[in-house]
Amino acid sequence: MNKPTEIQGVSGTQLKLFVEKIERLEEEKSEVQENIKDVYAEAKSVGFDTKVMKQVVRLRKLKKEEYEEQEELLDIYKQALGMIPSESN
Amino acid sequence: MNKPTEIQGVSGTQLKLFVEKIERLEEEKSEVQENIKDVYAEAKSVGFDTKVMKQVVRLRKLKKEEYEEQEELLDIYKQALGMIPSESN
Amino acid sequence: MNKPTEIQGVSGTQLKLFVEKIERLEEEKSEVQENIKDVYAEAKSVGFDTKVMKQVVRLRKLKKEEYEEQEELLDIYKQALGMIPSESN
Amino acid sequence: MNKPTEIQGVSGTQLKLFVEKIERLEEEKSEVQENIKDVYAEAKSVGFDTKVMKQVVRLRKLKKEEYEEQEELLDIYKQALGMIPSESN
DNA sequence: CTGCCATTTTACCGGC
DNA sequence: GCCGGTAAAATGGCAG
Repeated sequence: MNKPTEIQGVSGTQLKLFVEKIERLEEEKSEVQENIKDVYAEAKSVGFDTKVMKQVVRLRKLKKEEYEEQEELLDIYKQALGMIPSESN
Repeated sequence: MNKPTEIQGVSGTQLKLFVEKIERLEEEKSEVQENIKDVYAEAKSVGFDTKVMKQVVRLRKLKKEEYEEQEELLDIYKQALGMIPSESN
Repeated sequence: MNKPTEIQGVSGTQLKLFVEKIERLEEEKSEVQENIKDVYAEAKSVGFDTKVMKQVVRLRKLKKEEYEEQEELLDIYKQALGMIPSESN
Repeated sequence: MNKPTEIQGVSGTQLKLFVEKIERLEEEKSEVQENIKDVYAEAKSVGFDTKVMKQVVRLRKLKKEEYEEQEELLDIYKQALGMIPSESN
């Protein structure tokens, strides 16, 4: 048999499933990335400066993260104060 | 009015739409990325070596790309030799 | 003294040596890059299509890389299967 | 003969020579690049911050270019004033 | 926490 | 001279 599905305790079949699933997900990711590119292209075509836009997006992301950190901290405080149940419950 | 929609010929409204669309797409992308991570984690949990898996995925991608480039190159050759019409025709 | 050689525990002299060495290497690199450009220019002058040539070069590189990755992957498999000692031994 | 050296007026032999020369040059370039990497690595190993170093290198390059532009301009003025002969002579 | 790898950004080069 | 695409550099994220 030249298509062994198990060698040294490694299931080729199972490995194949994992790899193919990953590849499908990476395909999806590429498509989304393409979409992002398209949006920038469209914005550019109506006169926006994509470089600046990218900076804007980055800044907003940073701010959002900051905000979320604060929210998270707030949750921790609330939990510590018994105002809300802890996640593990 | 503190929400001008046009400054220096730049439409804030339009820009906002673009930026928000990009942000939604990047959100999607992050989710897909998370899914990929999860698959690797699951594979690892049943005994696969993540490093090897990543290399397998990379290699397969490389092969696919090479194949596609071959095709592309072939087209260029054909065009160069006048065997097929160029794209602009 | 206006040429301190150590500030905040950082040796200016040593840093200078590193930076200058890097600059010399980057100079070399630029020269090689120039040479590459010249070869393309010469090829073009005798009728070759630069774009096609670049794709040929890229494809050949891709193949070489793929081959090398294959080898590398094979080693990893061998190691995983205990057929050869790991690098750290 | 399955190794034609000329198709549609394209000399395969000549093309091969060009491509191989380019590949040799790119090989050289890679080696130089490796050397640069090594220098950064060494600098890092003795405590320098490579990120900052890269910025330093970039700045110095900019300054050098600025300087050369000025020199060039100076030459143009000199030529205009008949102080030195023009390049085309 | 460090090194490695992928992604992203920047710079370059050729074509129009 | 500008724009598009391609290659290099820099940054950021992930695993170990």
